[in-house]
Amino acid sequence: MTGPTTTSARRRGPTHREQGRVARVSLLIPSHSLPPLDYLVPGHLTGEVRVGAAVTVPLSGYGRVGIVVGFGGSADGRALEKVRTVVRSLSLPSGVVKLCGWASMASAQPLPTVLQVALPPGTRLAYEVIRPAPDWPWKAGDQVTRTELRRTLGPAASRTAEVEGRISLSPVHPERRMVEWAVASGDEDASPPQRATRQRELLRALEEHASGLPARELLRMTGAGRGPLNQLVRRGALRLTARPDGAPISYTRGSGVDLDGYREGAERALKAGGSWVWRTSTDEGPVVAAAIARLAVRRGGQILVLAPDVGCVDWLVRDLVRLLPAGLTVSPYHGSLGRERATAYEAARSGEVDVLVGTRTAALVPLASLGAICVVDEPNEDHRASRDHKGLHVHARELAMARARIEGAAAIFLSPTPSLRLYAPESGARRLSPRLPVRWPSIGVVDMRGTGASLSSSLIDGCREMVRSGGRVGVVVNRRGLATSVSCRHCGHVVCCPSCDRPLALRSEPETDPGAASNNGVPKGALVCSGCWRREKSPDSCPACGSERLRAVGLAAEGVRDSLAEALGVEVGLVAAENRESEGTRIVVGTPRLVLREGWDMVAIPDADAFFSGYLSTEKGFRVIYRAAEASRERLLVQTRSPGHPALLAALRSDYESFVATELPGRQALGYTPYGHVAEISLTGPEGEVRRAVESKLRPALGPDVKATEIMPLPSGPDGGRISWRLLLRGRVRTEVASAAAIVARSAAGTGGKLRARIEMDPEEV
DNA sequence: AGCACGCCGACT
DNA sequence: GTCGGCGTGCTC
Repeated sequence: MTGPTTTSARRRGPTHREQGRVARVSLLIPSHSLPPLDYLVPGHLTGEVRVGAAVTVPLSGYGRVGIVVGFGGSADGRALEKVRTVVRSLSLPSGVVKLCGWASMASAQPLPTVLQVALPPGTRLAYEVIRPAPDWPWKAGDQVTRTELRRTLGPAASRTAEVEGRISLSPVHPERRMVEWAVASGDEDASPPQRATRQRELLRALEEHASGLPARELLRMTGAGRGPLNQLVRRGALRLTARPDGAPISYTRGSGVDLDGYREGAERALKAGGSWVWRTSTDEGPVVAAAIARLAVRRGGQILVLAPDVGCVDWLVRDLVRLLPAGLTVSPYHGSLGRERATAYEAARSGEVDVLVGTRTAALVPLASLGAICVVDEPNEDHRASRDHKGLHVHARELAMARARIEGAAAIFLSPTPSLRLYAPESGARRLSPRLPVRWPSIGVVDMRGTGASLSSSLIDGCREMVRSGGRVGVVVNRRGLATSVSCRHCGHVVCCPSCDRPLALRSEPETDPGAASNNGVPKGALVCSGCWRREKSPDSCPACGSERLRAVGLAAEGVRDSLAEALGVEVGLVAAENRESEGTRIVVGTPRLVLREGWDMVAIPDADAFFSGYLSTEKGFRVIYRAAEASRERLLVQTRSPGHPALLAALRSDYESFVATELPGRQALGYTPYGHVAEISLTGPEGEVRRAVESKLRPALGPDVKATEIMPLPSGPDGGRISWRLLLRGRVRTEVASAAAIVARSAAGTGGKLRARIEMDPEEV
């Protein structure tokens, strides 16, 4: 980012101040190549221009908006342009700017991109007409878009108009229709006399809604007029407030009694500040978050609760409203909030909201007085994943740690099985005493070595027993579709993807009968490559030896569902990403993320090994098995061909510590986070451009402590057909790895779209 | 020689 | 994002 400029500005002392300060401005232009630029601060703005101030400045003659990220700047004596205006509504606290700077470095994303995420959502820029020229079609106060202005006046006249101060770049905030809300004050003394029936009706209607009701809605419900309402206001029994239409803010309505069990831990973390890992069970997550929230608010701060996805955010909001003592405000914050998001942002910034619950974007929202950050389900990779290109490529864990450090708050990470990168002592996160339940299901391990079958009699009998006694069974499978591969019974050949050579998985064709078998036992369906998503027609005979004795092998959701339904003679439900059928049945098969969302009497895992092999890490496998045990009330049954696998056994014993003890040394040896950092660079474009970016720009710039792999061609990217390439950078120091990765990103940005680069810092699996 | 067009770096 | 410089290649 920018250098340590505040000190140098101070050193220059009063002489420099007399000349006017130099502000370093990061311009909000989606460009990789533009570093922060220096501008003179005119005397009348010195008071307002601080780090975080949003300013308008000229660039190539045109006005642009930028954020002040520092002071001082280059001393090369060039004539600097002046800061034109300060835009208060877009200004950020300096702490948030620091955080954005850190996030930009850590993710190798351009600073303006990150700053954009921290700015009020939904704001658009327009020119406000200040002093119109006589021949202009606009009057003073009008809002004119940049394109409209250029179309009418032409580029030269537009620039002159801006320089002369006839127009000024200013943000247009999304329209917020205000609606009148009635909220009961809860003041007993203010209750109306017995005979004032209308007033009493109004209050009774409000009792059900602690967070209040729109006044119009209240009057409609009760049939009362404006008179009784005003009477109540005069008495002080209720107050009327203007709230933005569709405000997402809720008022809590619990008692807080359930939260005392977690007080001690929360107190310890909040008093000391810094980062804390707290091993608490998944189900208790909301209660722990609530306990931390209550304490943070008591200590006069706000709390930020970060959840991995939108569904989880909404669910947490509901729980917090139910659990927290009445009188606190809770608001969600995430991308799919639409217009309400701007409202939540303002409420958080002004301090109106006590608890802001959101996805990782919320980690950059300015808060009036941040006391604590609570990250729920810390190891979940959805805390980072951003399929969309414009999202933040930083895990919420990292943002929370950085923000807590910058703002002097406490960051608390919840999970029964924290990520190794966080739990490693070197991460700097301290540990609170685990609060895990004693309940653990009885464990059954079926050794599948030497068996051809995919479902053991133990598993089938177990399911049958459970169903007979009225219980429900969740069956957890790694893959969707009918089977993980198709092989030849005669020669053993496995049908593989022609472009990337990975085994092709069998999916049921939507148009054919799912699970329908052809005469010779080969299931009908489409073959799909798990690596490059290529689709192939299912062959009638073995591509290697021509035999027609093909069979589907490997456990996948639909295949397991069909086999179980047949073996048990009952309907079996299916929950996979896109595909949900009869979810309410006694037995449901699906992927862990969907099946393990709820509790079951028994959980069965027909192929536990699948979670430890392939592209899935030991860590993920451990977590799936552990979560499966958490989710089963009575019994957990796993089938495996490696019954001695240490991580599997540790998970089944609920022994997180021994899992950590065996895994950390390897992690350290390989230099994975927190012992080192990796940048995964994916490039899409012609080979020449890739080589130019990597060999002539990146490699010469590499320091001695960052190592780059060769460029590996990827079979074919997800963006159909175009050739992708990949390389990894490794080093001990994060900034060194990230800035090397940023060289490639900038280089790709300079090719005008010929080369596209995607940087992933410290991906979970490489 | 004169001009259109596209690439590339500067802009503070 | 916007501009202008410069090189390439085509035309008068």
